[in-house]
Amino acid sequence: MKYELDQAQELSAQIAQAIRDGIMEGRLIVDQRLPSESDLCEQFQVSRPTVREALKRLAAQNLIRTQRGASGGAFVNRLSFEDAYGQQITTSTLLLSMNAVSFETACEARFALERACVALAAQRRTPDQLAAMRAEIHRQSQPGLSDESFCASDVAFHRALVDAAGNPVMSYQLAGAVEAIEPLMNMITFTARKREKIVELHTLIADALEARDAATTEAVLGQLAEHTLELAREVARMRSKSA
Amino acid sequence: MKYELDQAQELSAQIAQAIRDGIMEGRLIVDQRLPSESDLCEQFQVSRPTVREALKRLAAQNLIRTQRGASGGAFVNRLSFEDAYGQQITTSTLLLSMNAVSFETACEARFALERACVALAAQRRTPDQLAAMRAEIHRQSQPGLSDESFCASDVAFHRALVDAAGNPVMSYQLAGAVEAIEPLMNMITFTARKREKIVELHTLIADALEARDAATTEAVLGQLAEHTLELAREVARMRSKSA
DNA sequence: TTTTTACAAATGTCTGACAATTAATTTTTC
DNA sequence: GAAAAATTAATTGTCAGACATTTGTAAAAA
Repeated sequence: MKYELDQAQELSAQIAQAIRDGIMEGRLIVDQRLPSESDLCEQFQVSRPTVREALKRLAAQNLIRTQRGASGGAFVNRLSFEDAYGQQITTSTLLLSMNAVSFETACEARFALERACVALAAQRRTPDQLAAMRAEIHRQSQPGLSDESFCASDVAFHRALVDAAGNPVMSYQLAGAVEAIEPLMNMITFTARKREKIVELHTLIADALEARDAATTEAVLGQLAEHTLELAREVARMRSKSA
Repeated sequence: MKYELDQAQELSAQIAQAIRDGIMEGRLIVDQRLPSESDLCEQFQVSRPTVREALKRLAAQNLIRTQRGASGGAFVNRLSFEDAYGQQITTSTLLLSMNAVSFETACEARFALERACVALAAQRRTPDQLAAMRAEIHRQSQPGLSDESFCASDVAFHRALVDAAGNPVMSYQLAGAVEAIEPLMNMITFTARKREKIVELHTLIADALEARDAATTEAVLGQLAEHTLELAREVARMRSKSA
């Protein structure tokens, strides 16, 4: 392998990119061992700290893992769905908070995407997934629950709904949409009355899924979206009044 | 700020996590300057290379940017939609290729999510977006086009469809679903006849969107999904026969 | 044969230095 | 006095070399 490095970027970034390309193009395959750090130093004609900075960049993206010891080194990592979920959620959350994305926009995206799961979920939902949804519904109807816990349970309910579609790629794609909205939801205060309504709609969704009734599920989900937006508008009104 | 570091993980990973938490919890805000590397060395009681490895991890996630010079340093970066797209596509592509996700699963996810955009796209599509779609359709009907270019244009068409929903969060969430399937699509050979069919369906979609007809768009998208899956099945049959 | 020890290879970390870049400051020049 | 040029200081980027730590392997001892 021959490498040509440009002077424009930092060396560590270029080295990381060269290795990343190797992984994405399939020249480096899962569990393959990269050359040792000293070998990489020679190949790229740089010092060890520079090579290490490059490797740390890749480690941050879960593209490689390192092992110490005699037969250690850096290995191409199989990107697990679990790892990908985490990255997805981190990125989505920051994207929303740093770009001042409105609650309406985030909420619209979330419910639109969630609705895409409903048809599949109605076909494929397992008893376990239904049980998970009912468990969250039960939690949500506990009286002493804090707003934060209520939101967390809400997210868990919707995660279960998404998972019920039985398509891991969709679960991954939607992880961000569903989870990243939690910080925004946390700004809403849920009165007992509002919670009651949400729990009622959640119950209807679970019932419709149990009956494998996609149309009803979709309709109720639409109501839930409307209700959630209404809550947000109320908060906005309160804010503008007090200001 | 007081930091407690555990001995279990690498120091650079722990330091990166501590700073990442600060960003995600809002203690460090966009464009804020982090302490200089030497200051961080003192705060965390580690050497400069270790601090630098931590910073490179964060740079790999676009969470910080660094600037050399007198008033330089590391700054909290505003995660742009552009950056987030890139990360999303990288992660999705690797996730699919490394976990041997079947074409059926990826395709199902893609079309289901895309269908979620249709209602909004029918309302909001702009003339520019329609023009972009028609331009890709025109490219796809060129006779000399390679399979790779055809696939790339197909992806561009679907990106335009997603963008037509006018919701940047959805565009971001779907970037992975739409783009990551390209390597899988590249395994399919498109005969002239098959291309004709695809171009025909794309045209119907563009027409329906122009007419703001969500129902028709959705129906045609369903046909396109079915047609794409049929192509994949054909390839699978050929493979098993020749093997 | 089993256990222990020693060794070797690799990553993790540290120290100290120098290079390159950039903003601010000072000096020079007109 | 104002503008241009040179200097300085701060900061990141890179390098060299060393030692610590971990871990697999091989040799030695029981």
